[in-house]
Amino acid sequence: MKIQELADKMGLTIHTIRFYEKEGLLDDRHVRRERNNYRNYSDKAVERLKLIKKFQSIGCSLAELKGVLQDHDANTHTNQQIIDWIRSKKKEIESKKEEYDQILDTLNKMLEYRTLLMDDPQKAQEMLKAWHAGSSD
Amino acid sequence: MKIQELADKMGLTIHTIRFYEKEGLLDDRHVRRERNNYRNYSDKAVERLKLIKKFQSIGCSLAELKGVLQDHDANTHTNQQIIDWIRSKKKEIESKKEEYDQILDTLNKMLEYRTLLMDDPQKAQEMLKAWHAGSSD
DNA sequence: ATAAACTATGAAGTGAACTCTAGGGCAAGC
DNA sequence: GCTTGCCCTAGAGTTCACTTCATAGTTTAT
Repeated sequence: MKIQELADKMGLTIHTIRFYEKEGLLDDRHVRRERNNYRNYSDKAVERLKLIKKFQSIGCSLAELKGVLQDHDANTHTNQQIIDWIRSKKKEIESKKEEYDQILDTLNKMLEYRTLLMDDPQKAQEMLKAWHAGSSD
Repeated sequence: MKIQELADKMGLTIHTIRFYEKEGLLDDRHVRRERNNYRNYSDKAVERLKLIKKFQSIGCSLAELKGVLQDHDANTHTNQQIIDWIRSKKKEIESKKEEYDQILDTLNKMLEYRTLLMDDPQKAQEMLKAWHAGSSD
């Protein structure tokens, strides 16, 4: 499979694929060279890129991913270590979600205030005062 | 108030504050110069930085923020426009949250599989097969 | 008086994950 | 055999939000 074909199949650009290779996320199980020096990708490349996408989607940086994949290839870790890793990753994501919840809280308050401002400016004023008094804002 | 004092008060570095000024987020209501060319910050600077932090915390880039603050200063927008903006911002954040939910789903499945692998490798194998059959993975 | 601690400037550096460019080599159709 | 359209490389550019640096002037403490 040539690079553009793989790119289309995976929804990536050819630049990204070459970039991943340069970063050491693909090796000769995934890419070989033809006589003309064109890259020729195996089906394992597709699997690899899917794996990369999956790990990326669970919030891994490419650097972290590189470690994970190397260990994955080398079968370095015990099941318990993997479980621990998943748990810590979960915590990471959960705290990010909490951040977003706080953002939503703020936006909701803003919305409430603005909506009230259209219906009952008086009450909106009161709300603003209560807000200023109550929080660190 | 000199720059270090403001920085301490706001939990920012002096570099960041100067950077914000350079980016046009502060103007002469917030900073003036003394005879020695040192910056002198008013209380409005504190308010401004709080506002910046708030908007940043609701997921605004500095560029977006700049627009928001300029409009805020100029009183450009109607209440309805602001409400619309908040609504679109909410959607943005909500979709980010959904992404994280999907990530958590994946992590939970991974965890389930790995846990099962310790207790009952047979069943774990079945689970893996079911997974491969059922989803696009 | 001198050193330490603060202030100023403009410019360059950081890191992540691409993205694009220049300058060239192959391949397939007409 | 010429054009079009892939492919190659090395390296520079992009975005964001800072951060660091080099250099220099000012204020404060001893």
